Amino acid sequence: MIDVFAAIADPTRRAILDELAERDSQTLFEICARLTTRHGIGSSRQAISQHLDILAEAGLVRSERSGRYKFHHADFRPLRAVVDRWPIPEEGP
Amino acid sequence: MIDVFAAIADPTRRAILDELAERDSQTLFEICARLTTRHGIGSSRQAISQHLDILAEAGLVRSERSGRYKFHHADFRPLRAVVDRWPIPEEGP
DNA sequence: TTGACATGCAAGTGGGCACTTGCCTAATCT
DNA sequence: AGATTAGGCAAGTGCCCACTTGCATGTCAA
Repeated sequence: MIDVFAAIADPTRRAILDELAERDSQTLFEICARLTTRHGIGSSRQAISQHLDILAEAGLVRSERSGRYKFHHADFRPLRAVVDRWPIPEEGP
Repeated sequence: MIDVFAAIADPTRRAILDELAERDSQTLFEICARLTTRHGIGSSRQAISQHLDILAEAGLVRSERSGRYKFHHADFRPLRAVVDRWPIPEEGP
């Protein structure tokens, strides 16, 4: 099982989460395309696939196969491990 | 400037933040000792010092010199970058 | 059934990061 | 002053991780 903290340490993986937060349930190819056009990330399909595996191991992404497509969803609940660990001050001056 | 996400990716650095959250304003030697005895971390003084540098670059730790001592404080405000980035669900089933 | 499409698997490579090693500076104590 | 204590600097090492490369599997349309 992979660490949630380690999972969000990589900029590309954060961009994947950004993308899935904005538009849930995308395929690998969609994610690749939108990462390229909207986030300026030119990683290969295999690289993104490996990032999705890591995010899945951390519980941040879940996937379901449908025919030859595989749709990926983001699940941000594991991030509570980050929020609940330290006393983060409220917004203020 | 170092990434907040990368700063909290390392288990030893998270333990340092844990320790400073429990007892603020410690010196390097105190941190080393308490990491060893209470967190089971046997890293050297130099290693901890380098970790403190990284935490400082991320804005998570600030330090003030006083004579031959240097006291370190934790500042968890940069963690809002993590909290505010994605919609983290509330506690619940 | 053949070709195109979406994805999976696995070995190999390069660079960065955590850690060590060794020596040095500065402040306090006797 | 000399010894001790707290910390700093910098080069070197080993390992992990992101990424690539090449091929294999499975699905759908014509």
